[in-house]
Amino acid sequence: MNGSTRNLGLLIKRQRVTIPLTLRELAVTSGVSSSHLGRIERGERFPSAHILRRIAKPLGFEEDELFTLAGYLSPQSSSIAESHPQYVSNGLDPYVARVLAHESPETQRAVIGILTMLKSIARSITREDNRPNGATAE
Amino acid sequence: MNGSTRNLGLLIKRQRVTIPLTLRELAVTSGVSSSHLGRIERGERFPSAHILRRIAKPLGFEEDELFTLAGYLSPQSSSIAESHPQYVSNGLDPYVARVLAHESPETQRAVIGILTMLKSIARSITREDNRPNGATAE
DNA sequence: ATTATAATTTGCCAAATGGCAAAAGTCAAT
DNA sequence: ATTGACTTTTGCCATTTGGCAAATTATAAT
Repeated sequence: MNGSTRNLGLLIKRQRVTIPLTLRELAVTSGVSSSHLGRIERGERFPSAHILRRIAKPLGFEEDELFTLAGYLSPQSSSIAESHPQYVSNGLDPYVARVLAHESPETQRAVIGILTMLKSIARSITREDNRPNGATAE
Repeated sequence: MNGSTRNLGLLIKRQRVTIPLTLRELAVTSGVSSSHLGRIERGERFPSAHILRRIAKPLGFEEDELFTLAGYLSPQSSSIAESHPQYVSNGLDPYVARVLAHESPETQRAVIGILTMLKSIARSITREDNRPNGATAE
């Protein structure tokens, strides 16, 4: 056969991260359209709670972890708050440590890639949340 | 002064629940417009994650509890999963028990009211989530 | 270099969210 | 009954989300 065989370390340019999952594959396992995933990836769209929930497991995250990373939950609300302390000592991020600890090597790399992506999304969302106050409250 | 004095047990008709908070008051403390809160209340709108986060504290909920009640997180993901067992024995809902235990009487009544409301919202959301599959996945 | 196949991006659009302002109830005092 | 101060509802609309289908771009085998 010709054509690209499969799964050769996809490069998500905007995030400068190499991950072993294609958008299509994530689309299939999560049920979210690949086009939308692509736009989320490069910050053109912000995933709603429903979408976030769909992609959590396929990405190797606990739901609340992903919600926290995306800025929808504050850290002390999620299981991230009480992550294993033995990993913290060597400067490794607790989120990453916890997730990596019980995931396959491929998933581990995928997680790191997506992690970077989500943090940038989280920043925009949080920024947006802490605006002076665009709210009504009359 | 004349006019309605204030806060006399507002009745949220569609949910058949009496609560001591007006939409306006919740609007002020949460920063969400009262019109939108009203529509959420009677199921015409579904609160996004941002909105849910804003109203959690004013309602006496932990963020992840409210997310779970709204169907955005599955139960085992949130702190609801490990709620105090001593309250469970007498048939009292653990969610309610946990929240009521450390809130003022007024808030306690408010919480019960909103709890009912959110459960119905949660049902619609979950139903929508478990559809055969409206997803892409090509 | 060409080509076949798989991956991402873009254009377009339907549906939903959420705010503001005006309208429509409520209730208590006159 | 009318007024006055409140609360909720409605109409309208700007913005966002997210899917589909058609480009476009990348990769690997020829």
